Amino acid sequence: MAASDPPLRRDAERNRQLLLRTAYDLMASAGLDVSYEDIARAAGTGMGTVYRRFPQRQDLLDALFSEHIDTVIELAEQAARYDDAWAGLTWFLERQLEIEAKSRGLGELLRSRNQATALVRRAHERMTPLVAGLIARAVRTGQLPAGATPADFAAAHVMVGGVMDASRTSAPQMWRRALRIALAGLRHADLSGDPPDEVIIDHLYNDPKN
Amino acid sequence: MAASDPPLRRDAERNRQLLLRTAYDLMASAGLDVSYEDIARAAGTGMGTVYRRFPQRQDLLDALFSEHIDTVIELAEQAARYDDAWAGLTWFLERQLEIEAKSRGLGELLRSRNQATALVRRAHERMTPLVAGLIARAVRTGQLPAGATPADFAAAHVMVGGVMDASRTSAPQMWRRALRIALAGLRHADLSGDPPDEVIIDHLYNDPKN
DNA sequence: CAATAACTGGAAGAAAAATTCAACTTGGAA
DNA sequence: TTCCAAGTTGAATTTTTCTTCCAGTTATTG
Repeated sequence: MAASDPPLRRDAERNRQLLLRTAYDLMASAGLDVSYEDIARAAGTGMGTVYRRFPQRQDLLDALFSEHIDTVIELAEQAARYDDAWAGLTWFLERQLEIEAKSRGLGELLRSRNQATALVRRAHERMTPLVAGLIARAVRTGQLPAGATPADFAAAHVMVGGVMDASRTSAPQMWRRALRIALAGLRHADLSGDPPDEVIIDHLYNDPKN
Repeated sequence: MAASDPPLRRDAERNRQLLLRTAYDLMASAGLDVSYEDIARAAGTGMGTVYRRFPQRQDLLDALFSEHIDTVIELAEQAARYDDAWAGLTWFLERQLEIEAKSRGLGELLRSRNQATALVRRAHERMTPLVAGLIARAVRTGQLPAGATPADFAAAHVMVGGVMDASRTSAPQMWRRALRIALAGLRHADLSGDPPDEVIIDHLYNDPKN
């Protein structure tokens, strides 16, 4: 981010990488709410080291997930170039969910209510217009029913993600079934009434919790 | 539950009712994780009173929600008597979600991963065969695709509930749209492959979290 | 091989929630 | 009316998690 900072001492940089790898692995299986103490213990360092390098949890999350989030943005851009709009939408949602399946932490970040990061918000700003374009095209070609909105697509994402979180350990493939249900639902539901506000997408991904 | 216990003193019974009402209201808007201190403060009692009456949080949850859960079981029984199996299923799911919409706490209890209570487990045991019967009938009449299982219905419940939790404050009607998507999805998705295990229903509702 | 600035570990402090308890109050039986 | 078992209170204690801090270590520079 800030190329201006002086480079880290070699041992410090080594520790930083070690901490990032350790934290990523822990969060991949246990979610974002891993304590700094757990990270330090798993990496074999002191807690002070974690705090020195990542004073705010946000700093850690940014360092951990920014490249993964860029990957998802690229997926959206790639999807937007599909000739077949519906194929682009399904491809994008499935790819994104596959990534989330590999890392519970990333899934929580991309979907879950509490951890509103600038990172994720920016990603949504980038992706929403692309998705909106695909949806508009799909509606025009009759692949999606009239009235379908980006919020419905976001809802589908949240829906499948919820099943994924709930069945991660016991039925790690169940989310694919839920995805089939959600996609078929988007195509066949009556979505003509009371279109949800654009703003709702942000809220779906990031309800202020209470 | 235990009719053997001596009845409470009048003032104690009054406090008990007050605490239950207060706790229910707090949990309806803030979810199950309300602290005993908050409950005591809102009810105007000391914390000790809450602990004396409900030594385990489970005791409180049982007292608060058992009748509501019985209501949901009755819904399932009523749905099972529908001639039109699909109509029964949609009616049941919508009623259940409407109840959850009124109380975030009850929704978390009926769906969420952590609070596995005997209460809820028993309810699922009662309801699953009824839902299974409806689904089998609906498949027979072609209202649902071959391969549809109770786990798919449970997944639909979890999916819509997830949207409800995420949009409760910002878009309190969004879950109805998600419900339309989920229901249309159940009817139109290809559910023929890899049928999920029966057991998965329990896990969907109650993943051991990690 | 100093000198020193950066780095490290983990104990100590702070904050928030859960739980206990001893002194005090009160309903209701006798 | 008296008495005491039941009930109440809220401060104190325990538990858990987060955060700070400093005495001691190590890489790097001249």
